[in-house]
Amino acid sequence: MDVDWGAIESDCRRRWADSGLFEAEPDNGRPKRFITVAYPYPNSPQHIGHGRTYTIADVHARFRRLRGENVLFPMGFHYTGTPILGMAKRVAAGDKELMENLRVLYGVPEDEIAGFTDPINIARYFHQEIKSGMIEMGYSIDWRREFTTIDPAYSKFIEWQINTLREKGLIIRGSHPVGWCPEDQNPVSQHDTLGDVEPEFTEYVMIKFLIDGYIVPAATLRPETLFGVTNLWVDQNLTYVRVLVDGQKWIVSRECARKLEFLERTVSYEGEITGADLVGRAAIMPHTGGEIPILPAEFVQSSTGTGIVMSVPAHAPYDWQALRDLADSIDGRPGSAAASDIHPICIIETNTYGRVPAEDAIVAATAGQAEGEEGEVKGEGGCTGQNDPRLEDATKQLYAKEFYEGVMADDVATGKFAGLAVRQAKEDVRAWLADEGHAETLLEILDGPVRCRCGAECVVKILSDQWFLNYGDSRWKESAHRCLDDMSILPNEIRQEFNHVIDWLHERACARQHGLGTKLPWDQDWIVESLSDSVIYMAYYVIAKFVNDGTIRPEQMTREFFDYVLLGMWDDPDVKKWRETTTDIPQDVLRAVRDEFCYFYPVDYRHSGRDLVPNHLTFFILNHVAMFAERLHWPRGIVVNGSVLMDGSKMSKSMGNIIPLRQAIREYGADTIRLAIITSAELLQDADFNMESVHGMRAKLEALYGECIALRDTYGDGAGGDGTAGGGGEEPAETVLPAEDLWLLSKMRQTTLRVGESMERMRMREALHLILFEFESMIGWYTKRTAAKGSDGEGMRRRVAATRVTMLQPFAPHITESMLAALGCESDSEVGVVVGGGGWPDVADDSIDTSVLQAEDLLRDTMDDIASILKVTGIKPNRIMVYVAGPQKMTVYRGVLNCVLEEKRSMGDVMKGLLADPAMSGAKRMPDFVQKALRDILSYTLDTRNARSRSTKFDEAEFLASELPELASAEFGAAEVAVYTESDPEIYDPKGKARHARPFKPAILIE
RNA sequence: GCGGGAGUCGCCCAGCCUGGUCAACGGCGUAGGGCUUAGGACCCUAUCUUUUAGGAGUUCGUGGGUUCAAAUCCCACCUCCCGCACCA
Repeated sequence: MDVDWGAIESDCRRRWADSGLFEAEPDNGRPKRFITVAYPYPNSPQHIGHGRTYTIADVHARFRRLRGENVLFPMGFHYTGTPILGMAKRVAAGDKELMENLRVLYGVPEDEIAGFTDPINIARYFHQEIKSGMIEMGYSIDWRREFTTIDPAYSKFIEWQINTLREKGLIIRGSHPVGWCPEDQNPVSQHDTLGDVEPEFTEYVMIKFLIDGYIVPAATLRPETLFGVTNLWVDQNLTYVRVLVDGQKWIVSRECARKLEFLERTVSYEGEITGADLVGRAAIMPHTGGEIPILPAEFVQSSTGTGIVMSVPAHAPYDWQALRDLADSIDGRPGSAAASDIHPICIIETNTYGRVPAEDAIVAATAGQAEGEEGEVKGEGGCTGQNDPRLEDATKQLYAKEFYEGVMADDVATGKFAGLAVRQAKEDVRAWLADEGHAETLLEILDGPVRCRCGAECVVKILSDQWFLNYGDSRWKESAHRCLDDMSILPNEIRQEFNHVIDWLHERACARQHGLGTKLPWDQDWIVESLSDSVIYMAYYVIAKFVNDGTIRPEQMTREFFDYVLLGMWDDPDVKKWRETTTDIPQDVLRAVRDEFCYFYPVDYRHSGRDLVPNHLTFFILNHVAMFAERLHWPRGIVVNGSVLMDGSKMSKSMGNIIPLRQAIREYGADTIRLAIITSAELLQDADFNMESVHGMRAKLEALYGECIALRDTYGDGAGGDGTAGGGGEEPAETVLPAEDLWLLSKMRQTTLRVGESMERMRMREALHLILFEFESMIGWYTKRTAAKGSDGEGMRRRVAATRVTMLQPFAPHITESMLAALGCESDSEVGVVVGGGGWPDVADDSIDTSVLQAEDLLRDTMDDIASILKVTGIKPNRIMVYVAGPQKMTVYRGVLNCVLEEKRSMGDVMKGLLADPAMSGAKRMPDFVQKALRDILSYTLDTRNARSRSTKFDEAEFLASELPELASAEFGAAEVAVYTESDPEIYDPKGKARHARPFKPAILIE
C-alpha cells in the first residue's frame, strides 16, 4: 500500500489550523485539563530525543480531548541564559567547529549565520525552526499563547514574581564560590569551558606554620594528619612571594597569591624569596610551638595549594618517598642529613597497614610491576622515586582506606582526637584549627587546569553580594512536601527522588551578571537566572493570549495587575486603588483574565525529561507553593520520561548519530515517528530509537490503512454504520449474532477497557501495544472462525476497525483521519474527533459477557490440543473425535470448585468437603479425577474461578458441537469431526479415551 | 559518600505495582516454506531441553524465605547505569 504521507499530513495541518481546533477557551460546561511541557531552549534544531517528551505530552492531550475534556496545551520559548550568548561570541570569533556544525549539522543558511553574532538572531532562528518541527509533528498546540522569555510583558511577569518572592523573605543575599573566568569576568560552567569540563573545586585547609614572623601556610586535604607532621616541603628552584594577606605577612607561591585575590582577600606584594632560601630553616608548628625543618622536594608544585607542603611521611606516600630520596642523595643535597634523622610518626591505625602505612602502600602499588618498567629500579618496592606516577595510586588507596576505616591512634600526639574515626576527626580537626586561628581555607579547582572557551585559565571566585533563592528554608520545604504528597507523579517510582531533592536543596543563586533575560528589579546589574525565570510561567500562558491579541499592553502590567489576576487580590487596598484610579485596563477585561486563569489553573500535568527532576521540576513545585494559594493553584501532576538512545547509544554530535526531527518527518512521516517513539520504551526507560522499528511502524500503519480502504471498497461508504463501536443501543439485538461475533464484541470491549486504563496511567506503550497487537490477534482468530463458516463478517470488522482506529488517533493523528473517513466515520471539525458516537469509545461493564469469552477459550484450547497432538504424532487426520466430560464429573468438578473458593485447597480437605454433600457421593469412586480437577482449578486465576463458578448454564458439548466441526475441518483438513459427551450411549470410542475427559478439558481421539 | 534505577529465553525489550491466563508479549537475528525473472519487500511456520497423543523437565543476576502456587511478595548478597547544582 503506497501512502502519500506528506499530502495527508499537510492536509490535516491545514484543516486543524483553519478550524482553530486546539485553541482552548474557558468553558464551564466541560472539565478542563491543563497540560504543559518544559519549553525548549532555542540554541539548536530539535532532534528525535527532544521529540519524545513533546510527543508523549501531545498524545496525552489528544487522548484527553477524545475523552471530552477541554484541553489547554500551549508552548513558549526559553531565550534566557548564557549558552546562546556564548554561541554568538564564538560566531563572532569565527570558531571553526561551531561554524561547521551550524552549516552542516544544523543546515543553517549562510545569510542567517551572518546575523548570528547577535544572540537574539540565533534564538529567533532556532525558535522558528523548532516551532515548524512541532507543527509538522502534529502537536495540538494553542499557538495563540506563544511567547518568549525576553518579551517585555514576560519580563513584567518575572519582575512581579521575583519581587513577590523577595517580599516573602525567600530571596537572600550571600556569597558563594563559583568557577570563574578572570578574562570574561563571568562564572563558568561545563558549557563555557574548552572540552566541556565542569569545573569542580575542593577546599584545602591552609595550616599556618611560622618562620621569622612570616606565615608559611601549608595546604592539605587531610588536616587530621597534622599530628604526624615531620617537616615542610618547598621547591628549592622556585621563587616564592612575600605578601600581605588581609594585613598578615605570608609567604606563598605566586600562583597561590593570585588565587587568594579571587577569594575575597586583600593581597599586596612586598617582595620575593627563593625556595633555596627557605630550605634549612625551622618552621614553628602552630598548635604545639615545636620546630620542624623545611626541606626541598621535587614533587612540590607551585600551582597546587600554596606551593608549600606539609610532610607526613607515615601517611603520605609522596612525603615518605621524598624523604627517602633526599636521605639517599649521593651528592648530599641540602637537608639530606636532616632527612636521615626524620622518622615517620604514625597517627592513624587501620587493619590493613603497619607502622608506616605510606611505605606499605607504595610497596602494594608498585610490587610486581618493577619488571619491565622504564627507568632505574630503586628500592625493594620498585618505586623509582618521588616522580613515579604510581605514587598517585598508592596515595589514593591509602587515603581511601584510612578515611573510611582508619581510627586516630591512641597516642599523646593526637591529643583529644585519639580514638576518633578518621572521617570524624577530619572535620573536628578542621574546626578546631579554624577556631584557634591556626588555619584558613583555600578553594581550588580540582580537575584543573580548566580553560574557558576564551582560553583563559579558570579560578575559583567567591561571589559576594549574590542573590539566592533560599530553598533551604524548612517551612518552604514542608509546603513543597505537602504539595508533592497530593500530586500524581508518573511513573510513581521517581516520587522518592523528588522528596529527596526537596530535602537536599539549599540556597541557590537566582541571578547572574550576563546573558539574556529579565533584570533584577532592585539591582539592574543582575539578570534573573534562567532556571529561576521558568518556574511559574505556566500561569503566563493565560495572560499571553491577551497580550498577543493586543488587549493588554506590557506597560499596563503592574504589580497590582498580577496581584489580582494571579492571586485574586481584588479587594486589597492597593489593588482597589489601582483599578479604580490608575489603570486604563477595563474592569471586564481584568475579570476575564482572572476568570480564565481560575478556569485553567492549576497545571494538571507537567511533562518533562527525567534530567529536570533534580532542578526545574522541583523548583516548579517549590515556587508554586511559595507564590500561590495552598492547594487551590498548586500543581496536580508531573509526568517524567527517559531519554532517547540511537541504536542503543547516546546521541551526540561527535558520534554523528543525531537525527534532526524535521528530517525524520520528511523521510518517514510524522505518524510513523510518533509511533516509533512511543513504542520503543515505557515512560521512565531510555527509549532506543532505531530504523527497524521505524520501518516496522510504517508498515503497520500502511497495512491498517489498507484494511480500512478495503472495508470501504467492499462495503460502500458505510452510511448508517455505527462508527465508534461499543455499547451503543442501536445495534442489532446481540442474541441473534453468531458465537464468533458475540465473542469478538466482548473481547473488543474488554481490550478497549484495558487500553483506556493504560492511557489513564500514562502507559502509552502498553496502550499502543494493545491497539496494534492485541487487536490484530483478535481479528486473526475471528478471521479463522468466519472463514471456516464461509462468511466474511465485514460488518463486525468495520466496527472493530472503527474502535481501534479511534483509539489510535492520539498516537497517529494524521493517518487515522483518513482511516476513519474510509470507514465512513466523518471527521468532526468541531472537536477533531469522530462523528457517530464521538470521542473515545465507551464501554459499559455489563456489555462484556465473560461466559462468551470462556466458551471461546474452550474452543481455542481444544484446537490447540488437537494441533499439538498432530504435531507430536505427525498424523494426517481423517476423523477427529472430541469427548466432553459427563454430568457426574461436572457435578464433582463444581463441588471441588466450591471447596477451593471456600479456601479448602489440600486433597484431604477437598475430599472431606465433597463427601459432606450426599450429591457428591460419586467422588469417592474417582479420586484420580478429583485430584486432577483440583490441580486444574488451583492453576486458574481468581477471576477465572469465579467466572467458572458463576456460569452454570454453559453446555460444553452443545457449544463445541456447533462451533468446532467446521473450524477443525477447515484448519486440519479432517473429513469428519465429531463431538460426544462421555456418557453418550452412541459414543464411538475405540481406544477408551472418553474417560480422560475433564470439564473444560475434553478428551480427543484422532484417526 | 548521598540519592535513584536496572539485571528476563542468541540480541534488544515487555511482564513485577494487582502472585496463578508464563516456557514467559513484541522486535531483531536464525531455519524452513510461500511470493518474485532475480534482488529486496511482504506473508506463513519454527526457534530452552526432551517426547510419534495433547505430556514431562529445567529457566527470569546469586542465595535464602513466605505461599497450594513466585519472573512477580520479603530478606541478604553480587554486578551495572544515572544525578549530586548555580547549568539549560
